[in-house]
Amino acid sequence: MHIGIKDVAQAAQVSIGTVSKIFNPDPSGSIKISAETRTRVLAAAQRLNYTPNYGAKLLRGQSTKTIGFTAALPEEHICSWLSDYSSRILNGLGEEAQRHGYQLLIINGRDYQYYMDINRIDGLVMLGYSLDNNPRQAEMHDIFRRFAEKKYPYIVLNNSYRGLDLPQINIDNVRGMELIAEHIVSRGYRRIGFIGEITPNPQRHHTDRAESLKTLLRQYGLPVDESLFLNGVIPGLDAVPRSGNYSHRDGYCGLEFLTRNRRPVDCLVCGNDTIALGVMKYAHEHRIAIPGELAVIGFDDMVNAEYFTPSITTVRQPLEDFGRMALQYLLRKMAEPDYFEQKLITPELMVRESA
Amino acid sequence: MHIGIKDVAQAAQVSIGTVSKIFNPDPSGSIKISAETRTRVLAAAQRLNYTPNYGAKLLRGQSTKTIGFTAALPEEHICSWLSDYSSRILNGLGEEAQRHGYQLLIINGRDYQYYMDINRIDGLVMLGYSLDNNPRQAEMHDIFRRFAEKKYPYIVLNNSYRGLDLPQINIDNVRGMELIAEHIVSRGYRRIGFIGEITPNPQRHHTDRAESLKTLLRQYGLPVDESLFLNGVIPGLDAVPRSGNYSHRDGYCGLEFLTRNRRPVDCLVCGNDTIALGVMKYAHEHRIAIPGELAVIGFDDMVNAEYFTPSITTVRQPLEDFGRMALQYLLRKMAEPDYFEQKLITPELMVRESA
DNA sequence: CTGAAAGCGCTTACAG
DNA sequence: CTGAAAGCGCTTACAG
Repeated sequence: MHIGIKDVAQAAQVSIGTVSKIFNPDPSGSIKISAETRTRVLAAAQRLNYTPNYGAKLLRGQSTKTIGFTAALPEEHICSWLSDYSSRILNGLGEEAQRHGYQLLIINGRDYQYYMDINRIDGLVMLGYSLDNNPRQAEMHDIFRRFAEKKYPYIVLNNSYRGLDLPQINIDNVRGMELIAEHIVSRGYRRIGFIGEITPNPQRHHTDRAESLKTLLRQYGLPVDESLFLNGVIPGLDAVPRSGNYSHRDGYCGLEFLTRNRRPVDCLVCGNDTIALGVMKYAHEHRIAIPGELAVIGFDDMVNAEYFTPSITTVRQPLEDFGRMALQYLLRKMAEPDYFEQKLITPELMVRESA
Repeated sequence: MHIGIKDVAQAAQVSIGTVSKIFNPDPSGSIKISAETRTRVLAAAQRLNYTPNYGAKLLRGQSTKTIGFTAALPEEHICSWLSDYSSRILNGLGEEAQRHGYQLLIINGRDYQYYMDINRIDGLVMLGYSLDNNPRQAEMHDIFRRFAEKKYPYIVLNNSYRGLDLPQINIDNVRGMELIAEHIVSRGYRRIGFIGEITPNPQRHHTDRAESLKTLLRQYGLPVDESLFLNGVIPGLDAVPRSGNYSHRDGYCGLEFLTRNRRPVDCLVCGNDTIALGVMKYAHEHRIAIPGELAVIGFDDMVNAEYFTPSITTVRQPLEDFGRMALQYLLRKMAEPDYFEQKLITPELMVRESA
């Protein structure tokens, strides 16, 4: 049914080995095929519309030309949830992959754990949630240990696992917070708050950002009121469940909490732009003027950040570049199995209307 | 190097055929394996960490358990560009795929044309741009003709190709425009405009929506001023290049054009929400109050549509459902090669602040 | 420069 | 209930 190498060989009156050699020019150039044979075979292949069978190539141990992508969510999620954040990464990754003849497999569930074992993917990009304090942490450690042993090409984006040295690309959160702190100083805000994730197990980067911000504010001689930093468990404030648009709700509930408890704030720094959106929603509903009464600063520079009203002042992550660099890392790792790298990416402050 | 079926067979002291039978329980149930053998083999497989080789399975003609997804952009684009629009579809598609043991391959470039031929994917979801008036139209027709001949499982989302009857799922644009027209009547807007794509080759759905709207307004006895309908080539207005955030620019340039040419409008219906965002940007910059001076209506209900200021009144497309239905169609088509379906999905009006 | 043949890791009639 | 063997479509030493 499928036109195979045999059909081409027969049509061109050569052996299947010859057809194979023509379709797989060896890099060393030691295998030679006469020009006539080559054109005859190529013509036959063209006429028969021959395309090599993917499975057979894989079985022979060839590259799948496929890169896996997974969000590696904690256990209660089974899907790779794509947001505009992951889209930006995927667009960069996809563009670079295309340039090198690779395609992207979006892996849902936990199958990513063994797809390199069975040759289904050549490499893996992991975008994951922090597993600090998470029951699955031990399991993740085992996975990473195995990946390292087998020298698999994989890379972790914007994440880190306590106690493990992983190949990764991360945004420089400290530098991001420096940019924010400088902006705060230049605008003269005094009472600074932070809203990350209002849940017992916030993602690592929110915690990192909150801590950096405190340190920097102190360095700049600004007062730090811990009661204005909402991340993790907050006494008197119910945890926001991690389902649906929870980031928006973190922001909304966070500002509501500060307002109701009469804790005045000049400027709210948010763990990401979606949280900022929730803050702005509450402010809009309660006629709190931004930035007049309250300045809001986000993180990420999400799609459309400049189209909100007010447009969001935020720290831009070059996520498309993350995708491109991830692919380049994987390619290099495939060529040099002992290669290892951890990159820290410098972010940029996008000053807009909200602060 | 790779633990194969042979290793398991040896460890469990059985033949490889037996191992295979245990791992591939036949649906008819006619092949029986004793309980002891089964547990012994399973234990051995577990101990050795056996996972069947993907390539070998494929070679045996088995399903790849992979669904392709492509944006099938016109020739100047080579990548599947993922936006929040495609993310919504992919999330529904991915969730349903996961439930049925499938993964998603994001196909960049034109390789989607032959991936079903080589068994790299079992089915294909195509999200594409209208190719009316496009040089590649003939080529696309050939592709679809071949797909139909081979009874391949594929489906086209929110698109149509003139002169071809394709398996597809489309939003009911006429119904969407009816909802909008009814809303316009109830709010009493009189001077109605439309902004789609300001380019010689606008996508089909913008044209469809513009035409439906005109027809409906006339039915409702409202005046229709053609000079307020901006879609396609507009005399006196330069085409907006199709690169980057062009939709935003269509909206921005569109309202700018109407304003400068003193063509007053009550209500602007936009071909999608991103265009509405561009309109709102211009209005914000020029202190045109929305909805006070100008009502704005979008289409799609994009991610965060309710978080813009004002929140966007729009027609919601259940894109996650499009993804789920697409997968269900493909599954059915795989089981029944002669199955064919075209679905029209009923949209919903989301009344918010902008109109 | 070209061909014959082994073998990649599986599944599946077929035989027992 | 279990096994021996053919074969899926390729690539790759090896021989000529």
